[in-house]
Amino acid sequence: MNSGDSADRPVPALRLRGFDIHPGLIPAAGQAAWVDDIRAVVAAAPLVAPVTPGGRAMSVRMTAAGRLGWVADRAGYRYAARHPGGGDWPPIPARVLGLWHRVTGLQRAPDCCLINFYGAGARMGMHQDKDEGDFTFPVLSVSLGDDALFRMGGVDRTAPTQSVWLHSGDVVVIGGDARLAFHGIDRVRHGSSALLANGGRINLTLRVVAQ
DNA sequence: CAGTCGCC
DNA sequence: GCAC
Repeated sequence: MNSGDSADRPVPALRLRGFDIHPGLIPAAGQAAWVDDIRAVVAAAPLVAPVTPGGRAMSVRMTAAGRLGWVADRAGYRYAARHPGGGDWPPIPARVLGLWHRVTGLQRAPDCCLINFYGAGARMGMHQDKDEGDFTFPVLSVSLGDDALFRMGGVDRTAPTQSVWLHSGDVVVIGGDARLAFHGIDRVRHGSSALLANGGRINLTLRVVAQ
């Protein structure tokens, strides 16, 4: 794991290999604008608690922006061109796309900006991101709001894991050998950040789906 | 009924 | 590890 570049200077050409954390890449003073962007997306495409094929509702609530959104229901996990309630996903906000291009150095735009909202008690079990059609592109993750305990493992479910607290403004790149590694969120310190009036954590994940 | 973005 |  590489420690991040300073928030004050632009990220140099990213080595698209492995797992990189960029602590505080989004300055605190700029985070409210990100929240405004996300609120606009959520107004058009409401958060939903997806139901897994096993029939249980996930504790995280989700929506998406972009050409495709990730959805789950009794039928399975997949990318879909429409919100479960109907209608296209809103476009990915320009400032989000800007971060993607700056951090990844890629020309290719992401197909999906998944928006995960962690309210009190929400968690995300260990899983792999493997519904995309091309694993050569990295996944970019942006944390906003409450602190979260992120756990990263290996490509095998039984591989050893390491945990790290993510804070508002942190950006994580999961690419290369880490692209198919198991990862999850063990817990969130509800109310640890003042960014959202009622607490909670927003996680954006940007992906090329190539589907 | 195997595999799991679930839970205990 | 289980149970959906």
